[in-house]
Amino acid sequence: MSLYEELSWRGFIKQMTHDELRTVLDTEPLTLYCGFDPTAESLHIGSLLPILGLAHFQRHGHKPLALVGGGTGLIGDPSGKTQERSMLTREDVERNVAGIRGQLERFLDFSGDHAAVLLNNADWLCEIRLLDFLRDIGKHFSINMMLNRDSVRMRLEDRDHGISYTEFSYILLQSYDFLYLNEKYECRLQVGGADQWGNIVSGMDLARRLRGAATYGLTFPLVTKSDGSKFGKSEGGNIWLDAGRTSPYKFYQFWLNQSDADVGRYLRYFTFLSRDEVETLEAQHAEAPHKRDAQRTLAAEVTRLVHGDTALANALAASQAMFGGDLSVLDARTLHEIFDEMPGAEFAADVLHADKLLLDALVEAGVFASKGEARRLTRNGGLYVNNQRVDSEDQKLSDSMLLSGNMMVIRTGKKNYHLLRFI
RNA sequence: GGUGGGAUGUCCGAGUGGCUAAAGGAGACGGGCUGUAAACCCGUUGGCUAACGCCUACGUUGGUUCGAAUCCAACUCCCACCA
Repeated sequence: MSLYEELSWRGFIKQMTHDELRTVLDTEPLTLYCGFDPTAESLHIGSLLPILGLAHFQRHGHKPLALVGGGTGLIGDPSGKTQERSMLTREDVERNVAGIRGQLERFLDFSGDHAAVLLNNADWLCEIRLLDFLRDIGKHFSINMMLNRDSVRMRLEDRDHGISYTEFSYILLQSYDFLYLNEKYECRLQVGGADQWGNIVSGMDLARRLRGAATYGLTFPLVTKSDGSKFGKSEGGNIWLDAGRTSPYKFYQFWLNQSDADVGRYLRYFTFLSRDEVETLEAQHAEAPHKRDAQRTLAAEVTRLVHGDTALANALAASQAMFGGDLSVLDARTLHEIFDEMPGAEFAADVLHADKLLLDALVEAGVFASKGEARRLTRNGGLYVNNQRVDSEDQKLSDSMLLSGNMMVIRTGKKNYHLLRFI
């Protein structure tokens, strides 16, 4: 299957600057680039689509440049933002760049004859002199055109937020990146999220004017959910690629809980499964949706891709234990492994004999914010100790509630766990 | 600079002297159904209390009153129109 066919059936193509790109992709090896904003120390799953996009290109013989915006991150891209962003300090950006580099390394191959290259635009942007830049680059940008860009116009019309000169200038920097990469790496294609169209086109324009370069641009779609809510958020917030921010268990659960209407699309976007495999899964899923084979596969594949086999195995074991029911059959080590990533608290063992109320202990442990909340939830039948519902607010702590001698698994609602240890 | 309007709980929004911890909606959380889904149904949604109740809350600070989110004054911020 050609790269164009591959990207196309997977739904990776939102817009292309040239239709001829369809054939170009399959006839000549290209160097292409995609940028990642260092807005946090970790990428989140919103960046997964462009990352996998780069990986598909590489698998078909193209050379990907993964660019971390250590320079542009100091300015802030106004694209798609409704208000001015608070500026990150240099230290923040450097730390974020380091974190993101490490993550990108997982997905691309840095050896071979079309090895990926990891770049940081701070390396060249920080060297530029203002007057040179204004004369050489700024001269090619028309304010009239820039004012017409959606991202700028939206902000100009909104008198509450406005846009600063700093962010207004952003597009010049990203355009310069493309020019630079075209010159140094013969980069001829820039890809990115749907919101990057304006920046991409603008960079191509600059490369054409200054170097006479013929270049291409391609954007990926915005990942949407069928119910209209925002993709990539769960109860707690963002789903991060960093295991320290979003545990592999939570990560696995996030994918497992995707709706029927979306799962087929996500299998195409976020896994490397072949067309046959995806279509077979979809057929099975249509047949027996309650089995959720499509979701299970999606969750397993993406978790393995991002966190590796071991983490996946643990996430699976934890999922089984937590939704399987009986916790008393598990040994201490398994309990520790599974609940290690859950929030927890420790108590001295003698509180078990001090006639202490369970609810008081849970407030102390941070499971509940107040005793009122604890009572409320208990009344509604939402509190479980070791997966057994607690039906009295007056329940006292006792050692009959312990698992493996010193642990207690607290569950609130359907799937929020805390582990208490008594030592 | 002038004139008018506004600031209420997580958000939106009603309330213009006691019946208001504050209608209604959204969101969130819990329960039920189910497939750890969607839809739907039920419940909860300031703190302490087993409960009576007490405390804290309606932009800020004072005042009037037996009693104020509600009336008055000053201040802060926002919005609209005019210059």
